[in-house]
Amino acid sequence: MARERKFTKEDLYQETKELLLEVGYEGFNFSILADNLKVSRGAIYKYFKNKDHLITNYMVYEMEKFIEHLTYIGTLDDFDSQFESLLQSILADKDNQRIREMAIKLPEINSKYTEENRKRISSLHLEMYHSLQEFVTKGKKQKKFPAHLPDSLILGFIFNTIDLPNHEQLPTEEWIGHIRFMLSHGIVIDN
Amino acid sequence: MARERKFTKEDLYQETKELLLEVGYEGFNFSILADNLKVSRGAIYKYFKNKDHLITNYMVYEMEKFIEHLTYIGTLDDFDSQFESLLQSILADKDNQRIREMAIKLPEINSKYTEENRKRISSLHLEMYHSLQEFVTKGKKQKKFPAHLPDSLILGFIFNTIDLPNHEQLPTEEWIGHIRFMLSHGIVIDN
DNA sequence: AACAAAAGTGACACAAGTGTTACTTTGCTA
DNA sequence: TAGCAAAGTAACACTTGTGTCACTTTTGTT
Repeated sequence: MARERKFTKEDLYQETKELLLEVGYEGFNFSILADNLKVSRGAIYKYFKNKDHLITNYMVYEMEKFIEHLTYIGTLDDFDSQFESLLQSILADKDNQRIREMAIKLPEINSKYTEENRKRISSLHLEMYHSLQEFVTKGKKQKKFPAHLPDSLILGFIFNTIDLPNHEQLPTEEWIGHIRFMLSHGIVIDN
Repeated sequence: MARERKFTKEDLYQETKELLLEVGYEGFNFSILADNLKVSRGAIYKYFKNKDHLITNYMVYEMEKFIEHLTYIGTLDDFDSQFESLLQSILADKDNQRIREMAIKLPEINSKYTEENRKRISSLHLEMYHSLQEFVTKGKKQKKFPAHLPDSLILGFIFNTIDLPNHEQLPTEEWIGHIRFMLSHGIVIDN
């Protein structure tokens, strides 16, 4: 019925992700995106109304994937495998974590095309948070996490620490060992 | 000899800082800057060749202030007061910390006007790092930090943890207590 | 072969940011 | 008070990004 597409939605999302990480939200535009996809700018407008529409759509997609994974983690029954699985998945894809962070602090856009996506992102963010909070609550109940620390702080601490850049290019195993150590014991030695 | 200036270099830097934090490097431009200073765009060109020239100049200024402070911390003789002082100063001005992070991963600019500043920023960054590394070394010698962790990781961990956002708006004292706890002991309870 | 329908293109008009310059304003000073 | 020098302005030409639309291309269907 129609001619073959030169790029799939996944191509579009993949390129969007790379550009967002490279040049940031403000630096992103349809010209470089079209160039990278080797397609004319106009073609992209066939699928998305504008840059905000595309980006918010992509972010919804990205967050839904993560929530799916969190749901899977939720089905693991013991806390230790949950923690392990969470560590692994965030370490395995720090880029996605950075995208999710961008999604949370998206600049204000007042457009009829993005309103729906923005609402969805807010709601997905809440869903993500609740899922993670459940995990923390479980950890506190099993006396794995200190009960006196606020949940949000424990979560922030975990995500932040996992996201530390490996500037010295240590071998992955060693790196993960260090991250695990700091998460578990901090860095100050008691006397 | 000349007419009175409508804005000082400090006004310019202050506004630049706020805008950088608000809209990021890519979103920053001379139009909004001029508007915020209630001055015409052309006036700013009297002092800086372009946005990169201004931003890199401002960053040099910001980093020099911080290094001055690090030097002061270096003069404190016992490790605990050094640590305390470092915590306090970063907690007191997270915004400056974010600016310094931006300075480190500045996008490539190939302009004759910014080259000098970029070199200076690199060199200041190195200076900052060495100063902090000395502090870590001292901590390791005094058995305050685990010797098996790389210096860069210890520093990254400290800066990252201090920079956790206080989303729940906890009172400062309580907040600092929690940060200190996590830095010291991590969050996993040993059995 | 003729066509329908979706995909893609390129040009246009417009908006926003950049850098320069001729000009005006202000305040000191000779 | 004449005049100079620095500060500031506003308009111009240019570049880059935005959104649209008439048009062409490709491919399956009748």
